[in-house]
Amino acid sequence: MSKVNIKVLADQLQLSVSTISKALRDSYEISDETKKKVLELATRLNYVPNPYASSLRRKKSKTIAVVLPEVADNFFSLAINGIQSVAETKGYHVLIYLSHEKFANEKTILEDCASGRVDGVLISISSETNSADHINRLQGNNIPVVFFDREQEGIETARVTTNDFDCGFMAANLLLQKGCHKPAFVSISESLPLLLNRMEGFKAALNKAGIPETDQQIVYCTDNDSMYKQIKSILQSEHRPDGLIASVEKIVTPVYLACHELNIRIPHDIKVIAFATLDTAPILNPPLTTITQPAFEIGKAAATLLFKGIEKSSFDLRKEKVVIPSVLIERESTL
Amino acid sequence: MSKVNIKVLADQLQLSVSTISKALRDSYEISDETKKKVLELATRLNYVPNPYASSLRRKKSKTIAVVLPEVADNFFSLAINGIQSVAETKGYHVLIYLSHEKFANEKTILEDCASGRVDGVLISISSETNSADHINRLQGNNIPVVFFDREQEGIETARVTTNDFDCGFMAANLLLQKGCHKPAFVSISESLPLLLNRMEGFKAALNKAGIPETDQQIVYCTDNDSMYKQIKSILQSEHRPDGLIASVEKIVTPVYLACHELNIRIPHDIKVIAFATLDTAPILNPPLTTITQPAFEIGKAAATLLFKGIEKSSFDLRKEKVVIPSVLIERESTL
DNA sequence: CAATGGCTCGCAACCGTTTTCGTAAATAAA
DNA sequence: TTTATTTACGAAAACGGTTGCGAGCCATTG
Repeated sequence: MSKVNIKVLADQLQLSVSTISKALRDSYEISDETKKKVLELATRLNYVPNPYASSLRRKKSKTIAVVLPEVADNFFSLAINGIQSVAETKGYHVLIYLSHEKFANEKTILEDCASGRVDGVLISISSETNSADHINRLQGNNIPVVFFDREQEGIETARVTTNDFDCGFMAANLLLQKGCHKPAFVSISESLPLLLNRMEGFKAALNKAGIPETDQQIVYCTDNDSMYKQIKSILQSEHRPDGLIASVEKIVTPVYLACHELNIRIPHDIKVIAFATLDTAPILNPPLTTITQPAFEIGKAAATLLFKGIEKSSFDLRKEKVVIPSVLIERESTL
Repeated sequence: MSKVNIKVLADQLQLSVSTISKALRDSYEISDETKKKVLELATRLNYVPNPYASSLRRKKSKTIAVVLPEVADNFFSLAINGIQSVAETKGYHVLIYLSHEKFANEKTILEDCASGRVDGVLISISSETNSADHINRLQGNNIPVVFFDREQEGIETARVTTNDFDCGFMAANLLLQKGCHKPAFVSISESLPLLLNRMEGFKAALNKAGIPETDQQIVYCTDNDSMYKQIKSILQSEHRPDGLIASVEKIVTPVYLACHELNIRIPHDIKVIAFATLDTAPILNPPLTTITQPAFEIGKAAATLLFKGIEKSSFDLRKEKVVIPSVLIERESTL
């Protein structure tokens, strides 16, 4: 902890503490001459103001929280970059919390956020979350909340997402168009709106094409560890799908590995398309058709919105909804 | 900001502020009966202590900073997970800063860290950094610093790295063993110790094998945007390498793409090995031989060390040095 | 010359918690 | 009963900045 504080400066310059403070904040009450002297001494002594004292008095922390389910996914890495890029320009600090997909963790984290530690919260909810109380409480404490990527229904606040339904639709359509008759949708949660939206899009496309419900396979791989095994068993089942949509990035590797092991050829025997931001997609074997989320942009937009809510309390976040479309990039896995 | 503070509790219970504070901290001075009443009211009113007031008074923030060059890389995602996992158990908060590989940014960030905002700093230095003053200043302020992954010479503090020299050596050896005569090492910085170590290992192996300096190609792709073009020109040069070591993960995709475009077959025409934590490595075309850094473990070890330094000032961080070995996984790209 | 007003600066309260120290009451020891 | 000792709590001073207000000083104006 730095031992040079405002009082030290004041003593050395024979000025009062308040004068120093005002000089440092460039107040009009202080003469240019004094300001210069203060600044000079401050930099010479390496003075750095104590953020906690300041936050306590001003009731602003200049800090935001980012609550994520995990950062293993490429998507969140990029989103963090986007968030950070705007936080930087605003002079804000960024606290990162991980819920590990657990509702209980998420709740604890948000309780802490209600303490005044942060001025706002960006959150992508855990797959377990189905309540909204913990989030409403934040709002009750006048702490703006913005959802990004994964949203939660039943809460009135800003959200930044991508066009998940449309992309689910597009993905399914592509498979159909390429000749698939029994496409499968592989999901990891039965409750996450994000996945439900993608799935609804998938089903809508199949319905439109007149494919009976019985041939509309929705498969859940809820467990991270046994994902490979689960996928293998899907691929070995008697009604093996001839097309597959990986609803999230981490499904891709197990799928490719399982196909390889089972001698199922992509795209000949099964066509694959994935929701992913993998930059290795073009060099996979075969190159993977992806629906790429604009992760960086989503993070950036969410942060921008949050700061609007923080900076002007008149700004009503509750009605804000930004949708940034993903892009479908066709590659050989759906040839 | 929560409006219910200690004073509110005190008024409601007809007790003094200090009694409440002590009760909440479970002090022996307070009777069990009173404690229970206080606790009950606190939870009923959703009281959350103001962290800034507490930090100000106690002179510790229960927060650490993690300073990274960028999070686009998979390595840092995993490292953050490792760090977070131990911070969580210790009840610490994690601030993330990005230097974007710029020394100036890094300096600014560390100056801020000297304010008492954090109790310790984990840092992976930017590729531009070649000075140590800004880090020494932190130490001067009694803020423990631990390097991870990327270290900086000339500073006495703890560091957690992987065995970069050995891995460079191993990588080169593997290429030689597989029949390469003109292996190239692709780097992104001429100053980062991490990359220098890997390169030195590379050179050592080649020297040992009696390969003349002229056939020891070290190539630098310093610019992120033109990487693809640079790599292509390497592959088109007259002394085209027959083996290639990607010193960092982000080199992989451009290399594969360039080879594909130029009809250079991996591993037939050129063997490729990469320092990477990509989990898509086994499904690339061809599957990529990697040297995988134990990113999670490095983050975890670094954080553990940092907390040792934070919690007991008697613990001397300066001599600590942890090396967690990477693992070489052979795949078809070096067949 | 007195009054007015603009410039600078200092005083002191305040932000919410922690912690030292003092003290009254209750209990134990003498 | 008197004297220690413990128990349970309160008063007040920190922690380091911020900020409203008052005050002294000089210059301008009527």
